[in-house]
Amino acid sequence: MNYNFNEIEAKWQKYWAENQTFKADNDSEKEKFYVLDMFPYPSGAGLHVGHPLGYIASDIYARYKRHKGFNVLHPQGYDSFGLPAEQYAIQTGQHPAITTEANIKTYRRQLDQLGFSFDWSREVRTSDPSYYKWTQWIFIQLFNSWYNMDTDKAEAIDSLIQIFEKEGNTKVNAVCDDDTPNITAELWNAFSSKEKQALLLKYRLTYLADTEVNWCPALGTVLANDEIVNGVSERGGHPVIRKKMTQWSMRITAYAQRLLDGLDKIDWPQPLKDSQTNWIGRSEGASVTFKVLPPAPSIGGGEHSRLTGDSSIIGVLLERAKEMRKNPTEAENVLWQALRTKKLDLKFRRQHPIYRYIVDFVSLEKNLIIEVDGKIHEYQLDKDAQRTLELEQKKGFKVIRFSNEEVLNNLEDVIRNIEQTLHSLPSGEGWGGDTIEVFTTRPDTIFGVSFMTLAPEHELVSKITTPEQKDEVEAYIEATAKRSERDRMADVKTITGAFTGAYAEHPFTKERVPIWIGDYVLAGYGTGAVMSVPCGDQRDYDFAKHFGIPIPNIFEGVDISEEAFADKDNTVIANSDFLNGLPYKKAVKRAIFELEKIGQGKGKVNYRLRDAVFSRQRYWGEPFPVYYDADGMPQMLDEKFLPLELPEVDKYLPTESGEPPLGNAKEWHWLQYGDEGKVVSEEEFERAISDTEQPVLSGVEVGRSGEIKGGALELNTMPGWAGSSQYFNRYMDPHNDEEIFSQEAINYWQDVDLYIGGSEHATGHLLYSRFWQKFMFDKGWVPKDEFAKKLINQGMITGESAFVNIIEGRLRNGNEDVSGHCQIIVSKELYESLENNEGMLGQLPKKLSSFLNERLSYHQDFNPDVSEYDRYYKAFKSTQISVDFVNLKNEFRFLDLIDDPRLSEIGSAHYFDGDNIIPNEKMTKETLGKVYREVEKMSKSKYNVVNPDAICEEYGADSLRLYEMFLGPLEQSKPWNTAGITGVHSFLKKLWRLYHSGPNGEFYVSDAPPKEGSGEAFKTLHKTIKKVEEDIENFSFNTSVSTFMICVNELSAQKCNSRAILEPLAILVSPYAPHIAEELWEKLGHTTSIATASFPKFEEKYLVESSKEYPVSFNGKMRFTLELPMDMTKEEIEAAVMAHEKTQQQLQGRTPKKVIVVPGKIVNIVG
RNA sequence: GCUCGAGUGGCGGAAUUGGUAGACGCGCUGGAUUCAAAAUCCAGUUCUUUCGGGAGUGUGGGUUCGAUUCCCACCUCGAGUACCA
Repeated sequence: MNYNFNEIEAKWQKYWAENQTFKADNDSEKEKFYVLDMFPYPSGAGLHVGHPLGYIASDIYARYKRHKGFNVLHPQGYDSFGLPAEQYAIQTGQHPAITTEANIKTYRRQLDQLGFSFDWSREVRTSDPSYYKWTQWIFIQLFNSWYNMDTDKAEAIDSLIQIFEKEGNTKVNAVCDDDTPNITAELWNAFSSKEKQALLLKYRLTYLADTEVNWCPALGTVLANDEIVNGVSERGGHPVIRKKMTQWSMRITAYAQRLLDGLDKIDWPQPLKDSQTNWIGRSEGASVTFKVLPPAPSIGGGEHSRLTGDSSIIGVLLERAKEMRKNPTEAENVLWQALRTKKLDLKFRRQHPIYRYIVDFVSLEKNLIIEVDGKIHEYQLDKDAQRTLELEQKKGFKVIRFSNEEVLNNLEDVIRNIEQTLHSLPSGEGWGGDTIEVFTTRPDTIFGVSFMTLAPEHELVSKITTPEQKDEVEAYIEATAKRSERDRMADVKTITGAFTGAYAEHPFTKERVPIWIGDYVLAGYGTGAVMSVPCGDQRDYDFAKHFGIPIPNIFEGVDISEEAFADKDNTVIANSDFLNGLPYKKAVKRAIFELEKIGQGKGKVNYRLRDAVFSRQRYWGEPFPVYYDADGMPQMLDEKFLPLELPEVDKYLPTESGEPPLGNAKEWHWLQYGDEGKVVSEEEFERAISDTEQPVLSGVEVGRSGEIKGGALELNTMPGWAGSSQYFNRYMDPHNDEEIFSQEAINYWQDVDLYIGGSEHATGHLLYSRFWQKFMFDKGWVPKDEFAKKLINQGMITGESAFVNIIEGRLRNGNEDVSGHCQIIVSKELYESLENNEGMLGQLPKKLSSFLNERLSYHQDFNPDVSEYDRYYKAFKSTQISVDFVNLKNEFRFLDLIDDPRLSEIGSAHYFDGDNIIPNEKMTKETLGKVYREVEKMSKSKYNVVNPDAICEEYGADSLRLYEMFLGPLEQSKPWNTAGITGVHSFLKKLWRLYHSGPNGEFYVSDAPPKEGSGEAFKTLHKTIKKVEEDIENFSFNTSVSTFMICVNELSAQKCNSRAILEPLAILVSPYAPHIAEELWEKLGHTTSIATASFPKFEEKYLVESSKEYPVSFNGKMRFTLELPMDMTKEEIEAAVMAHEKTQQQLQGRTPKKVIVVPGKIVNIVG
């Protein structure tokens, strides 16, 4: 009976599906084991042979663990939201859901045909509303949480509100936005609901914020950095500008330290951990505050030289301010007199321009603004709130408001209130000017500071720039704004910058330090400002050299005339007052101590990690469960209304006004009465809120008892990583509609034991998932704060692209250069032996040159306009020839290529086989040419994709599985070579034959034990058990395939047909080649699946040897072997070896200096 | 530039705590079988050689009785990252 793999594989795939063989039970006495593959995106191209590599490995492990008696969870599903389906929708109008569904079908068919032991009853899809319901739910939980640094975990936002109500926000140790103002409890309690919401957004773990993005107006979308080339969009070449957009962000930075610390607890590949460490980018140092010196009186001068107003409209503002000062309201006048006389020890200015506004009263020293609101303000509460928000958030002022009545009737209370507020503001030791905060990892070099550099975007730049420097600075800012971030990064060498004209004061020496701007300082890192120490930092050094800034040396015995000295280990500080003579570490400590003493700095840890932008201007993603209320503040939908389903749209492009695609939805407003809520059109929403009649919702009349809520729904959708950041937990209880997962399920399965996937997810999915897991852990919903104990990155399988080399005859006349329509395919060797890739025909081998000469002259005869042209040749490499045209011997049929428009020229070329030229017109269908291979990434665009379907058809899934493992170590990248699969395929045939030793190849096993004298069979078996078990535990799957081959080769040689050997062997093979194993298992008489048969037990006794073939080495080189009994002593072995004739022959009469004998291992003779 | 990883036959790769380098497979060569082909089986296959042997794991050095394995320096390739103060 032949090994009919197609039949066998179809049979068992059907059996597994019908019997739900791999369905995992949430309630089991067995120990759990969770094996997971990284969530696949079902792409339209389907699988190529590189994709299943990780799935095969994880499947082998999962099957092995089942044999070992574990309850194995091995689920699979689809990360089915994503860009390709949306791009396709934009091009064709086909709904992404339809594309996705079709792709999943192909994907599933391909997975099924490989015989994976997935529990498909647990399948999830991120684009399925019943799944993204829980993605939205987590978003809401994050929104309702803040990070308490004292307890070092996320807590409910309610607890923060309670703190605010009691003591304001000055004492709470929370992670929040940098520009969060200080407030007192009184102020908090006096806040409008909108102001409260605005403040809370600065604390929530997911929040709305203005983020700078690359906006392409022509395409109507935000572009990622790698979609921009030379400042224009990669596609279409449209201009791109830096733009602030309001986006949802995730406060992952709150978890920076824990994400770093957690890496020590998990068994993940070191390179992956390294890139996460690098990405988080922790650096220890100090934050130092520099005071900005007021401009010298000779320059500028006067009250308004400090431009607190927006410079572009300052003229208008000053005009209006004068006007208003002349006509104060009564309340303003009263308060002004009070402020002047009440001795608050503070200078106030009245009707002063700040930013785009004129404020009633301001203390520039304390950054406090006092506003007195007249009647008119009651009608413009919104605008006032906006103004307060801008002044507080963007400009760092504290704003307090009083009504006219309060001032006129209750002046004492108002003054007390002002006093209290002043008290809560940072003192600044009476310093009235601006300060620049910098972060440095080298506080020990503080005496080497000779200038400061701000990022051009730094908000202080416009404020401190002197009128003299204004033009230069503005020109510079404009120039840098035009360059994309990527350009700035790519062009590191060009040194650019501008002097602001302003000076800061050195905290210790009190000397003037000039303030520059330069784009080598990144706005996004640290504070966007640095203290520049040219002697200790190469970038500062280059900048100083370029602009002629002094470079003071503060290192003992170091020459800095050529370059900066950045070595920490050999540092001894000099010329630095109290730091003189100290080494690096001590100097750092001392510097921080001194800075703290004068209140101008403290030790600080800084992270490179940024909060993650969570909004995408896309259609095919999870909608945010968010609407915007009348105040424009975001509100979460109540959990009971989830999922908020993705609306239908007519087109998937941004709207004409530049809104994301969801802006096209006709119904995308939230309307809620009490417990009833619904997505409605804007018109219906407007009608409902203005309608005083009995409301009707969902066709049912509802009472007006509930409050009316709602507003426009969020138009952005969530990014690709949203759906994949908790899917591994959802698999534990995937159909639960009440909770994201039950506590029983999560407490049984706990975490992923083995996670396999590509390394491209190192800083995306794998970092965000860890973040969400820690959040879930903080909230007590999951028992582990790391979701995957062990992770393996499978290597890439590269493709072997096929090329030919071509010599083309050409005709040239001056600048004119035309094809001679004559190409010859030649071997790579010949191509490489050519001295030039272009030249006179005479430089070619005779046969080629005369052939080309003949053809070209023929061509010229028929084309008189080129008859006078010179003949020459060009030699080049072809584009990739689709590997589908190439057979296993690297041959292709010329005439096959003619129909492929991309390759038709090669199809009609001539062929030089090394001896003779075969002219194209003499070729038959069978004429073959040879290609050569080059390893490249396997991809459609390189025409080197090998489809697993064809392999399964020809060799079977078991062969494919074995071969993918056999190629090499799992983690390494390795080239695919289809020719090699015959090796594992014939192994399977040999294995099959081992069980079919009956007449005419009938199935036959003997129940008798292996023949006497051939304990060999047991030895072979147990050797194999031992090795295979070790290999699987070590994820060394390639070596166990070799072991199987050796085992079957040995058993075949022994003509073994004993059940005692062949039955355990079937189980050993089963994780790797499950179909053939099931078939043999059934033939052995079993009625249940082999899947849970217990793994054979290794017994040492079969491996005990009585003798050893000793390698005998001379000076470490093995010269011959000698078989000796195992029980010999060292001395006996030495005697036996020395007595051997070959030993004497090697020594040639010399006496050995030393003889090393390691019993059971080796003998080495020295001398 | 920095970080990490890797260099072994014609090719993929093996060698588990330092102990017979090249397992296993592909390819290639020769043979058997066949009318022939496919398939299958057998033998050989690191290089070199005066057929005794000698050399050999990117290069150079070191530790050791013994190094693909450990240490130092360098070269090459790959991956990630990039003005991070």
